[in-house]
Amino acid sequence: MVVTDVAGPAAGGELPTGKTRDALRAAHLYYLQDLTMDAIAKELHTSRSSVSRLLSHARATGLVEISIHSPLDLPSRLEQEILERHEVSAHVVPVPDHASDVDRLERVALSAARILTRFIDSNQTIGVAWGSTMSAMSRHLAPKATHNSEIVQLNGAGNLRTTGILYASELLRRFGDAFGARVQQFPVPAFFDDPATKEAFWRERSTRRLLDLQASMDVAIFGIGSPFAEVPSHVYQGGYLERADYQALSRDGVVGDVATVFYRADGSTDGIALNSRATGPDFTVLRRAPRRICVVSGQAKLPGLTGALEAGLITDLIVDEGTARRLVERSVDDLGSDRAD
Amino acid sequence: MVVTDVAGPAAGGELPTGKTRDALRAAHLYYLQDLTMDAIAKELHTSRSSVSRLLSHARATGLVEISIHSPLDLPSRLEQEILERHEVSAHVVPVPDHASDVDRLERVALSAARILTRFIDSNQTIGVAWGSTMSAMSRHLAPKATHNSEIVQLNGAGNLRTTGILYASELLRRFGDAFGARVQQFPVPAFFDDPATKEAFWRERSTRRLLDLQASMDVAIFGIGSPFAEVPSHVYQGGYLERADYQALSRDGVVGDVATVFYRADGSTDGIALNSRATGPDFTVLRRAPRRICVVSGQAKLPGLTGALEAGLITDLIVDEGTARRLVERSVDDLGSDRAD
DNA sequence: TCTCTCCCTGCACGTTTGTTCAATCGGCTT
DNA sequence: AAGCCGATTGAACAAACGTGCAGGGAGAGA
Repeated sequence: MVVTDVAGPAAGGELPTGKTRDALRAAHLYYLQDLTMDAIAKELHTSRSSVSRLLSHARATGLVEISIHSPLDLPSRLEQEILERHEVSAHVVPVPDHASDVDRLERVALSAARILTRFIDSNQTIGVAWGSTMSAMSRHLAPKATHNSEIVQLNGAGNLRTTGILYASELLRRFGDAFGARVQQFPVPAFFDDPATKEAFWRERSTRRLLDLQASMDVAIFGIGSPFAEVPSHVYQGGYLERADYQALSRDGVVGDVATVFYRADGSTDGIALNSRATGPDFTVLRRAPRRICVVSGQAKLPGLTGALEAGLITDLIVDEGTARRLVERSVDDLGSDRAD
Repeated sequence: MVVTDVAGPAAGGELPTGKTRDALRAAHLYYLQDLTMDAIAKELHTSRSSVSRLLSHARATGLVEISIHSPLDLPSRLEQEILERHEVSAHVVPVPDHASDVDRLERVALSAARILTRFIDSNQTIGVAWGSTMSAMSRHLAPKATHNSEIVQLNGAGNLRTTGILYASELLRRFGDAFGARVQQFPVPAFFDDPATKEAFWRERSTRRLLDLQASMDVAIFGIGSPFAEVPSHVYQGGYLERADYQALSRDGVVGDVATVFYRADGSTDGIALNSRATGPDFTVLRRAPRRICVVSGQAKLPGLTGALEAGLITDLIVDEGTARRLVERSVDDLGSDRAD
């Protein structure tokens, strides 16, 4: 790949004739002045096709940002109710009820990736978990230029079969690329075999450095793991957990996990043995991040989602319409017994 | 015109089936999920044409906002230089050099209207001048919902032939409509005949109320008047000034006006007689507004623009490319003698 | 109840836009 | 200097889109 942009062949040259410059100008003419691509082609002395490509480039690289604001007086009733009941700012993604789970995930991830843009800024530490939701999201991120931001892996991804590095690092790299941020990997297994090993490891200075970063996150982004759903999450298929682990989780009444840390329906984590071997951040650490974005798709994750809400892990929720609807209906049923169980 | 939206026929009904809701959903599916209009039509159980119209509606009413960010590392060199030389944040509007003045004005106004959106917010007092530039702009404003904002007319518009009310009020109304803001008119002539009348009027309580509003503006928006350009500004054609006035302006070395307050090339206003009869805000008042947006198109306004810059009237400049280029070239010539004259 | 009017709908057409393909350009190697 | 390779271009085609138009439905007024 040859550098043909940013400063052009000769930095400091007279005519900074970069592709990005043209794209910027085309975007201005197209989106701000409503010219047709044909007209723009003439102004730029090129063909209409090239203008079409320039505009694609402009959108793909985040030069153009398209955002949607619901008028403040009518946020979708679902979002309104979720806000009232859970004190969480919700973004409901419209998806037809009959969509397949795969479609649904894909579309929520696409929307989430676009929405995410507005939360990302310069000089931020951004914690990122992994899993099928995050992976889908990473493939659709709308780039946004930032300075001095940092992507931090929230939990290890190694398992019995692979180091998980390829998978997780690819995912993180996409986040890093999209926002021009440095990437801090966390090269540990998802679960240690022995809690003692984890503790030892946690005392290592290189590990501490990463944990410190996690503790000072500005934004955390994660999905919800649902170990007992009919379609188990990625984490539960890849050889991360053994049969005995499942039984233990079941006994403990676990309904889900965030970054491989497990919790019950009431949001509690105490006494869940597996957590002492998990590598994700303790919820007290996670909750330090002022913004905690959770992306959820599919009703199978509903129990996990409500648990995470109970645990106060979420400040911003991106969720598909069907699941949001169930969430609200369910909350209605619970009214009064809300804090009782 | 019948109200068919916002709350629907029966406020509090079960299915808030408003046009805006559909538009919002369509916009989400189109811009956030990249569905084709055809696909959206199916999801919404309507025809593709209707979706096209819904999306138009969404854009026209500001539900969808499209903005363009130049990557921070390469702002157009022009904008960069203007920032350095004048401490003004510039937005250069690309316009081909061979465009007619009418085209140029129209295109700058269109871009300016779109760019303006990001400066407007709730709970603001927004001062608006008038003139051909502002008028063109008013016809293209991208709506944005705000609460409790207020549009304040900066200067009177009456003249010897009309009260100017139709013209100016239409202009202000468009601003008010676009941002859902109250409109405060200023029903006085552009220039009083007698300074004493103005002073008397200025003591009226109803006038004071308006002047107080002006003094607490958050944003001011104005063009530049250029009395001696070959194509004089609106103000100078409509019977506002008499021959003797022109001669006086010429004698005083006036290069332009902002909201009918005149100034010289160095930005000074002292001793310009006409100002004592003018109804626009004194520059000391104007400069109190933290954001002062100036929209300029056409090189004829260059002297006026440099004067306004000298006077420190501008914090944000929206200007066509050709004029921006001249501005920078001119500043280069002046280097060293910058503060000397 | 009927009618008038206005707005909304879907169709059909013309325009605008995205994408494929072959040709060309420019840099780098041999 | 010739040749290779990947990136970029414009033409042609196909898909997606905007809009004028006629038909239909809901509400206001007679």
